[in-house]
Amino acid sequence: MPSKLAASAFATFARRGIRNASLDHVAAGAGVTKGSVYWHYRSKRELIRAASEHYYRSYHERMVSEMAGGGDPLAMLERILRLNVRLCLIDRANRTFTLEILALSVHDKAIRESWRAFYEGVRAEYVKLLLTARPPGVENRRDAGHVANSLLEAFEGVKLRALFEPAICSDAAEEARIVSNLLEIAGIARPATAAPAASPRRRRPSRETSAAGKDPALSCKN
Amino acid sequence: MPSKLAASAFATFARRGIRNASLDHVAAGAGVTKGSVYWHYRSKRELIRAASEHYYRSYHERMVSEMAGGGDPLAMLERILRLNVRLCLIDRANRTFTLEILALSVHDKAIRESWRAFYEGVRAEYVKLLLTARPPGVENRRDAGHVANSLLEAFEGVKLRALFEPAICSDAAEEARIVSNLLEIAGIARPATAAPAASPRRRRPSRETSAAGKDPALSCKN
Amino acid sequence: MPSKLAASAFATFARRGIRNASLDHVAAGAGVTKGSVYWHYRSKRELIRAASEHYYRSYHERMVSEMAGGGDPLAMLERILRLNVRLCLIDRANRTFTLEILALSVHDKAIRESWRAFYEGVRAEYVKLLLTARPPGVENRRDAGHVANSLLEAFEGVKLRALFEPAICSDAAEEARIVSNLLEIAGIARPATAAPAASPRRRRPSRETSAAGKDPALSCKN
Amino acid sequence: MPSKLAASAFATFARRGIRNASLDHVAAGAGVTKGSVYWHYRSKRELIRAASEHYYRSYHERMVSEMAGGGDPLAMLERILRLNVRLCLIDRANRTFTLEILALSVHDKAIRESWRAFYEGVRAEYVKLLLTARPPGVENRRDAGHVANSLLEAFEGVKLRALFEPAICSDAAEEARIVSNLLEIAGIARPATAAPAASPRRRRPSRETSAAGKDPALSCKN
DNA sequence: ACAGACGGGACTGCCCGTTCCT
DNA sequence: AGGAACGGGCAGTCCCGTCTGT
Repeated sequence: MPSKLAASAFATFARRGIRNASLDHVAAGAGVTKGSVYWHYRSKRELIRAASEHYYRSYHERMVSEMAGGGDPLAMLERILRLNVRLCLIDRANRTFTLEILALSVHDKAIRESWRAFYEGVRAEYVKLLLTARPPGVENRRDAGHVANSLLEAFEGVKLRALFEPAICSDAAEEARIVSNLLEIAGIARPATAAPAASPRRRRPSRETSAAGKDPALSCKN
Repeated sequence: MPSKLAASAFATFARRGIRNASLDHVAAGAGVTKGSVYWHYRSKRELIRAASEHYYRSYHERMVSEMAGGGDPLAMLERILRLNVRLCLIDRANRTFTLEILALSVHDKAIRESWRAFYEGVRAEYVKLLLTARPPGVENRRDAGHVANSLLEAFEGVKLRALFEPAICSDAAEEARIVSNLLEIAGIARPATAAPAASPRRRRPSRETSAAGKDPALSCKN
Repeated sequence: MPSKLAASAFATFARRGIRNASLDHVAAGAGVTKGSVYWHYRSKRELIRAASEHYYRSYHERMVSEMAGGGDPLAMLERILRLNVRLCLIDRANRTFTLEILALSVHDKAIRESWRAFYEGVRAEYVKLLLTARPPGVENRRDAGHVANSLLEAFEGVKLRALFEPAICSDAAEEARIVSNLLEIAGIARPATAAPAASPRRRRPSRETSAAGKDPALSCKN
Repeated sequence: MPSKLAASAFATFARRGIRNASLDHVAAGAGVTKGSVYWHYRSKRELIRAASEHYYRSYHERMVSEMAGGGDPLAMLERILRLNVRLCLIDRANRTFTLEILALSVHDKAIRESWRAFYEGVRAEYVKLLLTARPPGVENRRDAGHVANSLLEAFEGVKLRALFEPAICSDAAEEARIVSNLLEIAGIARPATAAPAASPRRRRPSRETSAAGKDPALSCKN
């Protein structure tokens, strides 16, 4: 039942906003009443923690199962990035929940620390993947660290824009563009599927790119 | 007096968090009482709008005065970026206020629309500057739009990391690194002081990049 | 409005019982909501105090107006006793409220002290009246004190029996009997109206009394 | 074990107050947990009944053993009154428990009926004793009924004053005074130890009374 | 016969936005 | 403009009663 409550807490917080969601809402979502919530959790803060851990858990489960797929390290890196885009950006519940959590973190040390640890873990995972895949430009742990940071930051940037341009995170085409952009950040050029132009993260709009459309893969992956 | 209230609202919201700050706090900050607040504003929502506009206003004032400085377009672009880093990232009040506003935007259409317009304005400004400066890689309005997007997103990425690593936004050295990173994104290579690798947004340290140092504009695009 | 709340508190506590009455009930009784209650009173405890003071106040008002009637001291003493019977015993709300308050007093020092002071005041009033009226047997302040104690105690005794035999406190005939009994305690023989026998406080059913009905004032004073 | 629970219920209710005492407290007092309580009793109400019956039982046991003492009917009456003073007034647990029960009775019919029956039984006992002892003034069942009522009421009066003047019920001297007072009510003059004036229940210190010292039964009523 | 986790309901205390009166 | 008052809503708490397991 605690897990059911955590799930309800996450869903309710994501749908209504953490501050707008009362414990009665959360309890109702789990089919119980507030009295029961307080048997399992001491305060709303603990419920937020539980919702966060629910998020961590579901995130890691998906990650683990995705990594179990095996295959070429570069391909796996791509798959992982795609999965992250789906989980953290396309999935509206996750996207809004994490954004709200970040705002709460500003004034709440415990939440901040918890999420810092989570992000640290994700970053470590990225570093490991990068060191295995060794895309061009990642030659040592340090390079990998920088790239991982860049990837994490890129996700936040998309979150911002998704706020104001919901279309960005709403369909498969957009998903492809975002992934493609991240791949570029990771230093992986995707051979053929290059998205034509609309990239919101168009890095290196270099001369070659514009000058010669010959290599579409380079021309603009976003 | 309304302006004093708006200033107090901004400061109070930034310090205590918007939801934690009561109208009594805001009123006290302006040296008046809550009754007066309601003489000027109809609701807390309007006060949040006023605080936002206070932020917009102070932002634009600084921008205008910076741009009055004149000089080489590229230099001005750099100065503007540096100013933005100071205003939006180094300044803790601004940083936390905007982060909280973004979280509020998720569930509040009016706030969202207001800030969307603000960001749109900032983006337009960047586009104009980029079209004037014409750094390598920015050849038309479309390129400029992409780069402007990238710049805006980069700011949000730093906000995230600043939450967990406050050091990032706290001293001059860090400021320099962030600016340097943004310059790279904008396609402007800074001649000498460029930090070789420490960039948190170092994208694609690719072979070509390092191989052909000839075109500094290409060598590091971010 | 505070006075309206105090009145509602008293009425609600009397009707539903102090512990069964929620602040919502009290607030509704005054036509406001709980939030307003807490503007005027800090806690339920304070509301209980306010209800008590409402009781004190209404009691004293009635007493003062009764004493303004003037007249023969003995007659006034009788009138006062009759009034007290009406207020404290016949009036069901007052009777149940005070009984519940006494029970609360056991575990709540503040309430106990407040009511102790009230009873002390009432007792002082009785002493004064007795010293003025000087019924037979009250020759000094000390006598008066004892009689006053006896009167106060007699009231409580009736409260007990009223619990189990509501009829005792429900009609005029009973009122007469109770008053008559109190008068006897006070040492005042009522000349003619003597109720035949049914006195619940029949004290000293002495030989003379029963043997010789000659002095009806003594034989049964209530 | 039920009896242990009833004893714990009584003790806990007396110490903490019935409403403040939770079933967990009662259970802990009996060295068990709430689960056990509910195996023996269906509700808190039943537990209150059980505590009441515990009180009735212990009361009757003491009464029976006291009456087994035999002796002069008048002496026995005096012993019984003294015992009642000890049990119902001097014993703080009993005093507070009964007072609280009376308050509960106001709004709870079942409890009220149960205690009414108890008081009825006690009253019947008094009547029987009075008819056997035949103190002056008690010549028939009706006289005895009145005196019994007076005695019961007198106990409640002392309970009130004990609330505010705990000393009244705390030492042997006070006990003697209360008993002496009750004896007077019962029409029994105590030969020598009579306290001259300090009686808190000095009834009818009337002229006749003092004038005719001939009947010592009248001379000192406490 | 007992232990204790659990569920459910109700209520206090509080906070804050809002309104009204001055 | 100011400040008293109001109204709603919610967190946290408490405690009764049940249910499962032993």
